[in-house]
Amino acid sequence: MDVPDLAPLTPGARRVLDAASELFYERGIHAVGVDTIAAAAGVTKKTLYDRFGSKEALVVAYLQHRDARWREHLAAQLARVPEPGSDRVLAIFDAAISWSGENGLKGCSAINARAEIGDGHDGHPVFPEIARQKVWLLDLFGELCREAGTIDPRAMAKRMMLLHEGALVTVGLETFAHPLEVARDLARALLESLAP
Amino acid sequence: MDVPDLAPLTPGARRVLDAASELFYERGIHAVGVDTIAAAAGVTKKTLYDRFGSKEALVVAYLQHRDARWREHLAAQLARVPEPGSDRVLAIFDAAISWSGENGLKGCSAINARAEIGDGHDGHPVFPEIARQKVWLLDLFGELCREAGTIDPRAMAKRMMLLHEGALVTVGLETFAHPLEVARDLARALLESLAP
DNA sequence: ATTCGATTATACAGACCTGTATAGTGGTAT
DNA sequence: ATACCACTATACAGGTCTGTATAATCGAAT
Repeated sequence: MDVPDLAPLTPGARRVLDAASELFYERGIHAVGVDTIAAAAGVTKKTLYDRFGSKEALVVAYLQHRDARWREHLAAQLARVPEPGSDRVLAIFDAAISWSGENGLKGCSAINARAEIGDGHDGHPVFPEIARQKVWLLDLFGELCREAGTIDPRAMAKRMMLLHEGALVTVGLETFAHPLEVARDLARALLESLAP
Repeated sequence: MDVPDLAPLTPGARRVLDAASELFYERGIHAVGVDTIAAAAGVTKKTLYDRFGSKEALVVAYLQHRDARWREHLAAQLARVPEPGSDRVLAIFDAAISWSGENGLKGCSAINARAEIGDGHDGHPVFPEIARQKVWLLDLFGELCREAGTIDPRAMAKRMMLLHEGALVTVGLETFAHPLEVARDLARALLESLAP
C-alpha cells in the first residue's frame, strides 16, 4: 500500500497544480489553456513553464496528484477495516462513495483523460500513467480478495473492477442514481456467495 | 426497438459525417479541427458549415449517427434470439463484443464525449444526447430482463448496465484482456441465479 | 431554358493556443 | 555581500481554432 509523499513543490507550483486539477477535471484537458490555469493559480505563465516544462507534463502531474490523493483517501478507509474479509474489499467501494461525494461528480479523471488522447499505444505519456493506476487498483482488488479467501481472486478482481469502473462512469453520465451503492451491493453478494 | 432511418444526407454531408465519426472517435473531439474533417472528407469547409451549421451540431450528429449504427447492429443480434430469456439479455453483451471488435477499441463514444464537455447541466447540447442514449439502453436491459422473468427487472437492469459500462471503459483502458467476455459471463451467472 | 441546390476554391477575420524572450524584484542561504 | 531561487510583468512568435465572405461550377428538376 505505497502512499508516496505528494510533492516537494514550490508554493507557486502547488497553486498551479491545484488550479490545474480543478480545471482539467471540471472542463476537460483540451478545453483549458495554460493562460487560464496560470491566472486561476495567481501566477505568471513563466512560473508554470519553469516548474512543469510543458502542458503535457502538467497533465501527467495532475493525474498523478489526483491519484495520490485518491490512494490516501482509500488507505484511510482501509485502515478502518483491518480484518481480512469481504468488508475489506467492499471498503474500496465505500471509499469511492465518499470520495465521489466530495471530489468527483464527473467520474474518474483517468478515464476522462483517456478519452481525450489519441490511440494510447503511440508516444503519449498520459496513457502509461493511466494504465499504471488502473492495474494498481486491479491488483489491490486481487490482493484483498485473496486475503478474504475468495476461490479465484484474480477472476473476482476483474469482476470487482468492472463494477467499480461501470459505477464511476455512471456517476458522470447520471444514467441512474447511486450507481456506486448498486455496485457495492452486487459486489457484496458476489463475495459472499463465492467465498463464504 | 425503434431503428430510425439514418440520414437523408447529401453526398458531401455523408462524407463529412463519416470522416468526423472516425476522427472524433479516434483522436477525441477537441483534438480534431473542422479543417481536418473537411480535408479528410474531401469537401470544403463551406460545405461542412452549410450542412451542419457548427462544429457543435456536427458533434451531436456524430453521436447520433454512431448510436444509430450501434442500435442497428444490436437489433440484428437480438433478431437471432427471438425467445424471451437470459440469452436475449446476454445478446446485448454479444452485440457489444462483435461491435467492439470492428468499431471500438477506444470504448464508448458517448462516454468519451462526456469526458470532454464541461459539467453537463449547463447548456451544452451534447449531454442530453448522451443521457438519452444511456437511458435507452438501460430501459432495453429492463425490458429484456422483464421478458426473461427476472424477479426485479429494474434492479437487474442497473446491474447489467454497470457491467456493460465497466467493460466498455476497460476495453479503452486495456486494464485486462477481454472485459466484455468477463462481463457477459458474470451477467449470465446473475441472470440464471436470480431468474431460473 | 432557367432556376435552384450542392458543391469547389480561396481568402480572411478574430480569437485562442503553446511556448519563449527579456527584464526586474525580493527573500534566503552561505 | 553575493550568488541563487522563485517569482512578477509584459510582450511576442508562430500556429491553430471556429466561422464567414465571395465567386464560380455543375447537374438536375420544373
